[in-house]
Amino acid sequence: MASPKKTEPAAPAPTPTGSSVSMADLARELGVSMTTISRALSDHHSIGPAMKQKVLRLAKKYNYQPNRLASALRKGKSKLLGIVVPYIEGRFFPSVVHGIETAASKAGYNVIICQSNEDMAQERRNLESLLSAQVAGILVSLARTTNDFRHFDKLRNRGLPLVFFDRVVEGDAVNAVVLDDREGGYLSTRHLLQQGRRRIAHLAGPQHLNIYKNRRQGYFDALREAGLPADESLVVYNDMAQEQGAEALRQLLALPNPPDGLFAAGDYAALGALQEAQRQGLRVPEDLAITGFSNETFTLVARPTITTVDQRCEEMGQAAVRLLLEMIDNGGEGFSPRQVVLRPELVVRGSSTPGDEDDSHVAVRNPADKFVGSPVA
Amino acid sequence: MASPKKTEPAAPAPTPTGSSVSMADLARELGVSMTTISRALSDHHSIGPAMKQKVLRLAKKYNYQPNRLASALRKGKSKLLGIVVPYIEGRFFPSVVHGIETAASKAGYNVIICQSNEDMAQERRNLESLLSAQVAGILVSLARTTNDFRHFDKLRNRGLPLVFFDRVVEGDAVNAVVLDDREGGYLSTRHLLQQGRRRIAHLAGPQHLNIYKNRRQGYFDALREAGLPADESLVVYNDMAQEQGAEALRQLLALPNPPDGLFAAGDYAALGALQEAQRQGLRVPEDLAITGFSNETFTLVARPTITTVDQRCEEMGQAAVRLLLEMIDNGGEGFSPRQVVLRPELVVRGSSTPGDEDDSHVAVRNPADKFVGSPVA
DNA sequence: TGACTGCTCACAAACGATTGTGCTACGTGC
DNA sequence: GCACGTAGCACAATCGTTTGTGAGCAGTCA
Repeated sequence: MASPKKTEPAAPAPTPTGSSVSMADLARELGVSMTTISRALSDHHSIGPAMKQKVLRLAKKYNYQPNRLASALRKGKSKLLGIVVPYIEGRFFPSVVHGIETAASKAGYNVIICQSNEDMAQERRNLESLLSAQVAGILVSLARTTNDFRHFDKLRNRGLPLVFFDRVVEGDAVNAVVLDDREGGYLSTRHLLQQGRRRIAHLAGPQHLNIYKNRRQGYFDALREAGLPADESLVVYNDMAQEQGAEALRQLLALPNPPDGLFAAGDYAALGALQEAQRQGLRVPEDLAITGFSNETFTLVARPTITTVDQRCEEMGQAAVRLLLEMIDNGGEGFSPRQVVLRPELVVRGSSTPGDEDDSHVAVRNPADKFVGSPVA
Repeated sequence: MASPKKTEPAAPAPTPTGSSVSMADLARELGVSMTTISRALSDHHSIGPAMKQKVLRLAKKYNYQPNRLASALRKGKSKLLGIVVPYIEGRFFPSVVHGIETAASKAGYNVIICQSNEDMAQERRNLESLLSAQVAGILVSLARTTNDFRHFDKLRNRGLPLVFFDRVVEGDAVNAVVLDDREGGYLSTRHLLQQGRRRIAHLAGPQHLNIYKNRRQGYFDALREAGLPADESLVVYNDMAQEQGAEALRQLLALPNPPDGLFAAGDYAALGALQEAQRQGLRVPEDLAITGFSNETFTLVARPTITTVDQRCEEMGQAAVRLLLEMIDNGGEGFSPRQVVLRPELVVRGSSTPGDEDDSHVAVRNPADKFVGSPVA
């Protein structure tokens, strides 16, 4: 095999199209040890400026990319964050994930995303999978069916930073970022009161979920503040689907003294109620003012447009990442649990304010629009 | 230090609340080598059934979780897939990601998600980041501004499996999963023809994007098939935002011979056109039949509901993962590039069919509804 | 008895990066 | 001339897992 002619001295193997170059390759090329390479790249003080220059130049030349697996294995800390959400659809979770990924990326982290499908067993498996992947921290929004929290204790025993968002474990022993749902319910109801409504009904979601419980609480708070009685006959409980909103409104309209305002704890239910009201010949908002919750895209398409509460999805993601990174940087110890509460924003539209009925020109925001006009070849 | 009393023989260290247990811990406990543990866990033939049982039992007892970093480092193949999308918002990308994560999870893979923000430089950085994380394969939907594809060649040189979806590199040298946009445009236009429309206009998107070019092609194909001339004065080009849809319709209605049908290559533009038509006193669909593209959630909320084309988001994600896993399992070599083309589905609604005008009861699908009624404590 | 097969398992070298420790050479102060 | 500090670098162990090689032993067949 070996050519008799003394050409090509075994070729220093610049790996032209080969796979990735490692620190060992650089070390060989420069005739120094891997220690030097590693320390030069991480700007260690024990490496002289001249050597650092040479190493950096060579690394650039070969387009060296550190193997983060190896680094993480050695250091015991990876540059990976885990997310567990019930699902990646609709408006809320994708937006939060968007915020999370953006913030994490800025800090040099990649995110692994998992869906629990609202199933506790799957949620548990997700956590194990993330543990196995050696993530540096985990962000969780609870599955609807989760009623046992031991799998999270296990994480804490391992000292793994953990932050809940939106759907959180109750109590102040955990790190959490939530929307002030009570405030959202309060703002929404107070707005209806300010519009002169006096019989305000409420479409409430499942009360075992903190978000719906708090929205209901805000509703009652606003009524009490206005000196109005809490009338349970004006509160309908269901699962907040569109058709259930319509059904609920039929119930309410059958009352001897039907409401003139309605705060629905979700936009889908609000939409159903709106459509049912119109079917029954009621004018919205004149005869019945309606508000929803979540600022779904379609609230701008319905006629009238629907007053709703914005949940600050992206801010929630960012805040969650900030909190998680703090824990990671603090080494996990000596960090007392913290809860971040975001203020919701009431978005007033046509379904609750007669004056604003000319909503025919409102623009529905398409995520892609942010980029139109971008330079393209 | 050593206690004189012979109590506690150095304690076999069952790591009660300690961090994670490793194979070495199991090996020590059982008095065998790590080789045996490793092979027992991976069901290697060289380990006897009795030993396998013992190892598995102990692993379960200590809740052993393999360190996938170490495994991947050694094997050179991780259980990670990378996704690069322009952004995680709106309806399309989250749904595709949903499909991807579901399929990947089923195959034992976790996914790392990255956003390019429609920026080629960011897209390049995303790829390097994923390379650095040693993913086993990458799924990409191109950024709008990407006009240079060398960063993808680099991946191929490293032998890293790569699959494009939706926004793909043209040509048959790559693996790709796309919707048959031409077919979508064809079906949509043919549907309008079947409704008796003869002057059908088209709102077309940026023609440098394959998806819009193909939808336009389908439009022309249907017209030709019906023996109608291709009239460029009936085609308006813009960026497909809602307001641009309205503006485009104003142009078309100002024509000496305005259209009686309109195929918009996007739902946002279709919505804008619909609203503009109604502002101008036209009846939809009687005076002007309209169809959109993408099956956005709000197409069910608009009145009339909007006929549109469903893009099979989840199927696209699943198909992309299937293709990628095939490449990974095949070792990368001897795998000839393949393109998967998904058939779009025309969803006929009120904006194009006078008969179906009673759309006041259509239910808007809330992702969360899949889970209502789930068992809850 | 010897060769052979099959089974069960251990040894030790990887994978690629990090890091505590130690070595050399040089300069300085006295 | 000696002790000492410092700059610049190498050695080698280490993270947790995988895997080629081979050792020990029992059973089979000739």
